[in-house]
Amino acid sequence: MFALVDCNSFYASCEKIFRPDLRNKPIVVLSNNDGCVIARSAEAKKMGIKMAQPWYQIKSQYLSNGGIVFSSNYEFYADISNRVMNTLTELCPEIDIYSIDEAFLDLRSFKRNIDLVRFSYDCRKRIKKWVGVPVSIGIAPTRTLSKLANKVAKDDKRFEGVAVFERKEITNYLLKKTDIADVWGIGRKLSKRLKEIGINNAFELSKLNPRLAGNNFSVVLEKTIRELRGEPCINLNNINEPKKQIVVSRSFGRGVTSKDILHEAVSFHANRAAEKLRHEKQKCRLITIFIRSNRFSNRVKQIYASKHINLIHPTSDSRIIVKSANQILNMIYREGYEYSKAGVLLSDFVNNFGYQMSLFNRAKDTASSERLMKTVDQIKLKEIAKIGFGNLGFRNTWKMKRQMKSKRYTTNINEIPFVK
DNA sequence: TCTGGGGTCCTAGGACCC
DNA sequence: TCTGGGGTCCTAGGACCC
Repeated sequence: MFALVDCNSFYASCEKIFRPDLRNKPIVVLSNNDGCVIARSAEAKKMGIKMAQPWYQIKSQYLSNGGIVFSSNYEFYADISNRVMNTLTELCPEIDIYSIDEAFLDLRSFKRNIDLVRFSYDCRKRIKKWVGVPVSIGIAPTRTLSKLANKVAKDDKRFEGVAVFERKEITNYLLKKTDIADVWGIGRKLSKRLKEIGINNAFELSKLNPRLAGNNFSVVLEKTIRELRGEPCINLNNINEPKKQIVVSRSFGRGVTSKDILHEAVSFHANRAAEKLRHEKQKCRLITIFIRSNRFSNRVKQIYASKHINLIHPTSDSRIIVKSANQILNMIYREGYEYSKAGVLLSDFVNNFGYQMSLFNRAKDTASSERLMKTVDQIKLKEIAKIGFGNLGFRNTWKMKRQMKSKRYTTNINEIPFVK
């Protein structure tokens, strides 16, 4: 059996932890740039606020109805997430952290006669008490089914946050009530194609021949079908697997036409990407840059430009990464367009230890680069000074809006909560 | 005026090899 | 006029996820 533990309205629940005055208030949390809604408390959902809805469309009505809004505060959410995951790890060491707010527990090593419902309620209670966020738990023979069980636990009040799919009849009954678009792994395209051939709910999907479906669609669908039938075949097991790519990208606060400002943004993202890369203890061989116009706008001429370069030898040196990023920008920039987003993507990683050096790469240079980068990272970490490479600029015209951010209650000593 | 950001995995097709 | 067959590796792009 597998359990999926998922925090309810995670970001919104985080915002409530240190604000008891918000207990029963509608709360939404916005994406970067205060662009659209990415989390809603139960009260906000009741008001009809939709996921990913653009903020400007609902702002005035939502606020006049007493709604509360926050810009996203990832430093805070990441810290709360760690606390949730640490608590879970104590309860079940076989854990796959799947995203910031959910984790799979592999219960196959548990004793056979353990009361899973009881275990789940204990889990829930402990996380609520120790960390302060509510979670829902779904348990089933496969990960895909545990996802569905979790959804039932969340949506159907009778389950009180815990659903265990054990009996076949109950599972089938619920599968029949589940639209295929709600099945993990079935997205927009697949659900459209499946509905065209008359497959509408999860039960019908589970009755398809897995191998045939695999040949006609993809192995992903084949695995999903097998999982719906109770045969575990999706393995995560990526607990300590290193990342394969690092992306840093942002939309600008407003449209940008100036090449200079694009250079600032690209330098800024490249700096950040290099930091993340060093934090992962990896080096990259491939740097990709992209710039694009606002794809929602029919006012501006559309453009998407991207290009990558291979490095002669792997690096995590900010100077090289920033310089290469700006070289690419020079190659892809075209005048006469209004850009709304830029991004830096690092990939093709090698481990810091034991990789092939190029013929012309001198060990001495590598050592001095690593010392310099280490120093830079320390200066930043200890907030001794602001430091970075390339033309980072002072204008900040492209930086994002984030006007309603809460405090870093748990990670900054100057912002800890006060009790008066 | 204002529509997120960061990931993974799979596949088709090209390049290349014998 | 007639121009093989089978394999690997790599990459860009699509689909999906939260």
